[in-house]
Amino acid sequence: MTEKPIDNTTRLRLLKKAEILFAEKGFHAVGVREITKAAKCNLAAVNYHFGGKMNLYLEVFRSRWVPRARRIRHSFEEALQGQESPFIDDVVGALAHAFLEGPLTDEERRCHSQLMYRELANPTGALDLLAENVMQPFFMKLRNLLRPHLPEAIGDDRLLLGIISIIAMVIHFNFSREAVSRLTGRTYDPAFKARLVEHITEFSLKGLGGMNQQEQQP
Amino acid sequence: MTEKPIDNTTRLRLLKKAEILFAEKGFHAVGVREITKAAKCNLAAVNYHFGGKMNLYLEVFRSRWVPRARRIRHSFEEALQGQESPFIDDVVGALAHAFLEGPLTDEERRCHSQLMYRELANPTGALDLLAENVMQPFFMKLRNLLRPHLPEAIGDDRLLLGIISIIAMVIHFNFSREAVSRLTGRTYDPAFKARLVEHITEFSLKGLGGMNQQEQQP
DNA sequence: GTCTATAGCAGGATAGAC
DNA sequence: GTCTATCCTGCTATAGAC
Repeated sequence: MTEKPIDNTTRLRLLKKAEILFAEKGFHAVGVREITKAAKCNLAAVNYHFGGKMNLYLEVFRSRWVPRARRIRHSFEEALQGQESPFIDDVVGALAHAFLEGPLTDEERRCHSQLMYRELANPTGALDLLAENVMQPFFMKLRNLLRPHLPEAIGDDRLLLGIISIIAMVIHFNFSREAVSRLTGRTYDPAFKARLVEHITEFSLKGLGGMNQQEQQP
Repeated sequence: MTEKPIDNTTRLRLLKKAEILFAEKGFHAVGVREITKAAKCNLAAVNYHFGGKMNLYLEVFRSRWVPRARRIRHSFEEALQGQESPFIDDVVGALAHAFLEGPLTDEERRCHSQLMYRELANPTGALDLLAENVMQPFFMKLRNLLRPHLPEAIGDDRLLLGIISIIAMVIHFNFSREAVSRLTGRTYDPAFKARLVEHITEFSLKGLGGMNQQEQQP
């Protein structure tokens, strides 16, 4: 599966270019010829290094997507560092920031959410990997962070729907950039992204509980 | 473009089956052979009736997707019938209902949102059609309905982001059913869909303004 | 490890009989 | 309008030289 960590060689170039192309066009719309040409290597390299196009695709998720998801999660957790039981708005703000501004370059971010959404749309086996190792734990983490600050009247199921809704917004604003730009007339420059983070934070905060966080401290 | 309205023939069968397959697998992942086989007609029929696979795809949007979008919109507007200036919660409730329960069968609904989201992800030319003729007008309609009930402090841009967020939720809960089921442990039965409508309505209502609509009537 | 060359097959499109 | 047969181009995968 994973070879030596130090190789800036064909294998790595292939993974890099393949990821971009898969994200842009989807698995079926990209050909091996296209990938190898972009990676400036030979057609046969995909089969030599990965044993086929599908395995290359899966390896993109394993060796590039998952680590990037970890970086996002770390960014999220660092923003809350030191606070054992952060306020709701801190949690939601950190979440929106991590996904929309966060540690990734804009290109990486786009790539990341496109790949994920394509996989959600068209599960090919990589979804199991993502759901179990990345999404599920993250959702549980969020639930545990938010739970103590919400009224008990809000059941766990309701909270979970709230969290899914927040993620839905984050994904949508990242993924459907073209449509969002078309509707708002704005491009994804830093100012607009900051605006989006602000919006998502505010909207979700109100949506979740509708009350000010300070009022609920015991 | 559009032929006689009465033909339950090859042409119509092709459109029906093609839509389902395109929705399930995406444009590139479906072959013409697969479509014609499903429609129980000959391979050459696609080229004869539509002049190619891509034109068939576009015609699916023109003759099936757009009319269905109209039905959703009518369902939304009927739910508000008679009220010249409905309350926010009525608007949001009608919206969530129209998309998640609404006039479509569950199969149609799935098909509909899958097609849309695939097109958002991978614009092929059909997006222009959708954005200009369906989405843009609908968003404007929503904005006009919601505006009079919100404080003036909420600018048009903020309102627009709110509307996009609501749509994002609706789409997500329709589109990523597999992931949602996995996380919540629930299937999309009528009870769960009703629960989702309730959730989206509540979450959006709070998210939009955070205040009870009755308080803002002049 | 990387290349060239090619096998083997599936894709969309088309010509022409009926 | 619908069929069969076929073209041609694209694909993935592999064999074997270097």
